[in-house]
Amino acid sequence: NYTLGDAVARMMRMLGRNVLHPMGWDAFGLPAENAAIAHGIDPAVWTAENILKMRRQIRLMGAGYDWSREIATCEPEYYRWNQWLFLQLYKHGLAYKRDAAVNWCPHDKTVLANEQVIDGRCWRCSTLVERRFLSQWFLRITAYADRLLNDLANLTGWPERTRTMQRNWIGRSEGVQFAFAVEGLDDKVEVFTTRIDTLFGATFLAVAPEHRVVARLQQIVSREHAAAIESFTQSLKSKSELERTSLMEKHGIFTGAYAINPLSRERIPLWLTNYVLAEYGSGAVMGVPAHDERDFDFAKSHGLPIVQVVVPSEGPSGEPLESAFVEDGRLISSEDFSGMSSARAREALAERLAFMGAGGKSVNYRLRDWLISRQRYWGTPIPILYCAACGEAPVLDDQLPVLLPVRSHMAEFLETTCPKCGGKARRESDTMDTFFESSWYFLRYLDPHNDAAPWAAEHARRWMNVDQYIGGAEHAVLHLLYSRFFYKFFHDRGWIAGADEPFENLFHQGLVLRDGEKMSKSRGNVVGIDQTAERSGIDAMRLFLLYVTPPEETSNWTDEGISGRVRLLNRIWRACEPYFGQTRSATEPMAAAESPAEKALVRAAHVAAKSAIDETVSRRFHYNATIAKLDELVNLMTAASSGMPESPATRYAAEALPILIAPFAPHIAEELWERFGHATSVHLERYLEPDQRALATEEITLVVQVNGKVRARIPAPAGVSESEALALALHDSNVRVHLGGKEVRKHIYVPDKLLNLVAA
RNA sequence: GCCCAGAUGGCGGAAUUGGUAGACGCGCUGGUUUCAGGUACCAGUGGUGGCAACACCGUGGGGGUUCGAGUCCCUUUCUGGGCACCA
Repeated sequence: NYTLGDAVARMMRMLGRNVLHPMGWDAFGLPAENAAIAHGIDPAVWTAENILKMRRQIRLMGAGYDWSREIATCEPEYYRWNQWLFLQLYKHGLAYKRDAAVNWCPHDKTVLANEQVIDGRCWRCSTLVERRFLSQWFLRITAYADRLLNDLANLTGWPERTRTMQRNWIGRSEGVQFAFAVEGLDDKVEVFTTRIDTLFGATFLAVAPEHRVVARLQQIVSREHAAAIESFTQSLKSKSELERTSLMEKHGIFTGAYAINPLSRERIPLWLTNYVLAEYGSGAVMGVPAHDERDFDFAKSHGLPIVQVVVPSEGPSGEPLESAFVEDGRLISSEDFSGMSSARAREALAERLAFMGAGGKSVNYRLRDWLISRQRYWGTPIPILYCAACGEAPVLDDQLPVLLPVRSHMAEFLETTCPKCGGKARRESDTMDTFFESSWYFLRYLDPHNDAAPWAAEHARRWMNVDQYIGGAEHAVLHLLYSRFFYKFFHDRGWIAGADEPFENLFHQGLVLRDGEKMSKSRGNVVGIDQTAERSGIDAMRLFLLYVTPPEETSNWTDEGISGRVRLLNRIWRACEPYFGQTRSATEPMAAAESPAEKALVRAAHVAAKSAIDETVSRRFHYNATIAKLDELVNLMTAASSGMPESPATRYAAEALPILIAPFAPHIAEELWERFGHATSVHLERYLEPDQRALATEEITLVVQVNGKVRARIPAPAGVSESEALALALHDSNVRVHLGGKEVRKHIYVPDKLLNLVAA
């Protein structure tokens, strides 16, 4: 995973840029905790051991990280600032605790993030997830919904699909919020709709079983209806949102109560259903079967009336609907709004409702506040305490960090005193979602040892934002959204200057598979770093990973593939060997080459250099193409060693090789460089600058087409004129055969490339 | 169902703005070196026909634009990824 990033960092540095390339450990979390439990070890010990192992292997891979900036999120030096940032969010009203319906795994006994629920089941133990009402900590990411959405337009360095995924995730929709009165109750039910133009087609009102009106209905309906409401609510109580919606048919019950349409004054039945989400909008919808597919399905299966109030602007109407007509059109049966277009009716109805004081325009998001508390041990303690007298209180800044206790001392940990009254208080026992730590770690790299602040503003001013971010696409709406939220908050505090987006350019890497499957211990198809280092060498591995596939594609590890790169490295070594110990000052490329073969050799070196640079500055990173150019160069050098005597050209090409390969195969590059007799590191050199004269060719192949088909390839001097090219073509025997004596009506000439003769 | 990305030899993949399709590598075939194997090196390797020169076909299928299409347009099939009752 880190090979591409390292190649990019090394290329950038050899192009003269000042590169900060750090590494750290996102070390808290459920998987580490469970693995530690399974091994009967303290998670802190388990994690420390694994960091040691992984650090050794990553160093073995030759990644050029600045290890002086290494961080681990499970260390107090880091999570202290995690707690401090939580308190900053708390003080600005962006962290709050509330009762909410959450995903609960009854087996693991913790809440789960939405992303940890797969098809309604716990991602680890496959237990069916339940819905529970618990008091949990949330971050108010929805306060930034509009900015998170609008600023996506400026993220031109991000893949379009990632921006689209974030747009869909945030899911802004504009509509109207208004209320239905409930007959016999001094209470109203608010609904949100994007299709207020269909208001007169509402034939029922549907609410989620959790809606607060449900309890009050029990007082006004018959005993039978009250019992039905109770049993329906009970049957759905523990069912997760996903279970209710995706895994169940639409169903519902009539409550026995009626709601009043605020405009038509029509009386419509109030239903409880499983398909209305408690957590979106107001937890209630107006049911318009004629113009909404879901309402149509529900009305059909429950015998509710279907009233069409929008008809296509042109074409026939009046036919009974076979499915919901969801497009815009022209209103009918809608009192004085009849005849209006949907668009105009939406404006007019919003105004009318606002005038009546019954509602108005509103915006809703599918984005929900981020649930960050976890009933888990291995995480950052949430720095809050609860006093019987004073209530909820933040831990004072000078009391940070709240250290994670060893597990046997949990009881002592929880007991504390209130900072206000000095009385007994209890600590919050939940820890934070690990996505909290990972939402700002890139800033800590700038100033990893600062014990007065998470980072000093001057460092952020100097380095931010992240110029190139490389990671998997699986974080499109998680880490990459959370980080944007945090960064905007920091920016608003004045802790960061410049852009309020953390990642300027984003690149998603493809997976590396083996035998068509993801490498994993359980599948037993993992390729060991140590074993690979031993057998093939790290440089061959790095070259292979960059070479198999363009970096954004899924690639397949093969043992044959890596041996091809071992062969390349051996050939590079042999091509350089004759010149060991003969350092000279840099040679001017054109002076080195005389014969066409020598010029081709020098040219190949510059073609490779141009490819490496182009792939880097364009941020396409298709180094597979660059390495193919290196193959071509080495092929020429191998041919030269048998046919061409040692010459300034072969020497020039050999001496260019360590620099050309340095970002991709750093170890052998350094070794060759030293053997040439250099006293300093090749990694401190500038990359080979492509020379226009070295790239130019003196002879070209003129492709001659007759009526668009290639009929001859004629060698010609570069810059051959159109008339000369025409003369050459007309002298070619195969061209004459295909012209068959016919007149050349016209011709198309592409200089130094192609001549197409069009014959009658 | 909706949205996005893709489809090129036996395999992974190349191919500025439409201008030599298959670079480079893997694999395979033959050869040189070797007692032998391996390594290394040389030659060949999209299909069909031909001794060859060369011809025809060929970038998932069908249609179109163009002197010329892997590349642009329409349509269709398949594959991968994402979202799936958000009112």
